[in-house]
Amino acid sequence: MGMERTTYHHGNLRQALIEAALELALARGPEGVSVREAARRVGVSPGAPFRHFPDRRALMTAVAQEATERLRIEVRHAVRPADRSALRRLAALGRGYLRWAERHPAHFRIVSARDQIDVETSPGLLRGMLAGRRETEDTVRAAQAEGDIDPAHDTQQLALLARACVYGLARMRLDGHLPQWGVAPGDETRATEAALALLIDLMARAPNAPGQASVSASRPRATRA
Amino acid sequence: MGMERTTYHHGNLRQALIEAALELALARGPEGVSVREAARRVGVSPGAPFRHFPDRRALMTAVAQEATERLRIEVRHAVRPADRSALRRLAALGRGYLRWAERHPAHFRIVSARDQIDVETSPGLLRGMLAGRRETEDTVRAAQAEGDIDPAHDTQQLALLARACVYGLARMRLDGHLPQWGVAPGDETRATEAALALLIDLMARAPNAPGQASVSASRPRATRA
DNA sequence: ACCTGAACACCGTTCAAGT
DNA sequence: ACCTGAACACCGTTCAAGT
Repeated sequence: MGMERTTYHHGNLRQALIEAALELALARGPEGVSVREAARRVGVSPGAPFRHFPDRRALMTAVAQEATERLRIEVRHAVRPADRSALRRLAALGRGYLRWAERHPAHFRIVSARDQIDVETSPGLLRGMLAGRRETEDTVRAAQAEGDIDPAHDTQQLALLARACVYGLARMRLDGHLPQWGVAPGDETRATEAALALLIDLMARAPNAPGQASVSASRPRATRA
Repeated sequence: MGMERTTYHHGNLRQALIEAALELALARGPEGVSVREAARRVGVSPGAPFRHFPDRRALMTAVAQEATERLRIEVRHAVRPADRSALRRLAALGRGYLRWAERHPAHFRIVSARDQIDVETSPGLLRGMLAGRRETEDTVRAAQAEGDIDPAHDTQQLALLARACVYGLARMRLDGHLPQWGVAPGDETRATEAALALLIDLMARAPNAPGQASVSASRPRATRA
């Protein structure tokens, strides 16, 4: 009887709604989330959520922010073991992203569902996304400094290219494009990671100024699959 | 009085509905399309569309097929002027795709809206997508044969990588990710095409077996932006 | 054969009224 | 301050009945 959760209904509806929505997104995809159903699951009337979120988009945006935070944590874990060279960290960064998208498709989808969320209105979301970019760019720059990537290339452009590849691979997998690109069922993880390794490999080859013997020594064996 | 369009209502509802839905998608995005509204615009009762499409997804899939056909036409146009070398054709292919996505965001979104369409049930859609893959792979293979891309790399993997980059760039632009990646407003076209050019440039560098002097001669000046 | 129009079970959102 | 519950204007989908 001594339950302390119930100011009026049960403390903070806001967080409960975010969690309910996240569960719904997990079960039926982002567009399967309905405010009414989230309210129902949390035991509250259909109008109640609108006291905490101006509209459905705001709820979805809050869910996306939570998902982004979990992404950052998971990707950071993937990178740690491979910090011998910046180029390898870059590869690990990409693999971490791919694996997160694979393991949490609902989170990935909601984070990239431009039509369901409002990135601009969420400082937390923006911060998380900028952190991802900063980490990528810093790693690319370090790899250039270490001589593994041609310093003549623009760092920002390399980072954008890397992200586009990884994001594209993750989306192609999720959007079911891979079968049409010759990837056998069950082979998606290997194929997408091989494509990423190929990109890293291409980035590592042929610096503009020849004579950097250290490059091939630290070049990862990327296309071993 | 002598109008010949009206077997019962006006000939073929099916095509009229597809066009109405396409217009709706253009105006309010794929998920802004409602079967009822399409029926209304075409002057027919809410239940009528279900005589031609089993459900909303089927209508959206038909719209996606129409959009894919237009994509193929537009991309083919982009390629023709640049057929001097296979590597340049590959770049043109990518640019054509990017430009199509830029000019017809609604078409691009509906074609890649896995949650709104059913690719497997549409032979026409599947055919269009496979044609896109075949063209990419053939061009990569030709570039390898011409010595512009290292023949040691797997053709399918190169093609997948190229598509992932281009698809990823197009989606990042549409999903509003570019501002967070250091791309100034108005600079999206230049930035995405530069990233694509960078990829082509990376692909063109450093064949495994050295001593192919012809390579640098036919290598496009990719990163001139 | 093809369409109507009413019906059903849902939505998001608003707003008076309650506590 | 926060929630209820009825209301409004929408959905997708079904199905008898019409032509």
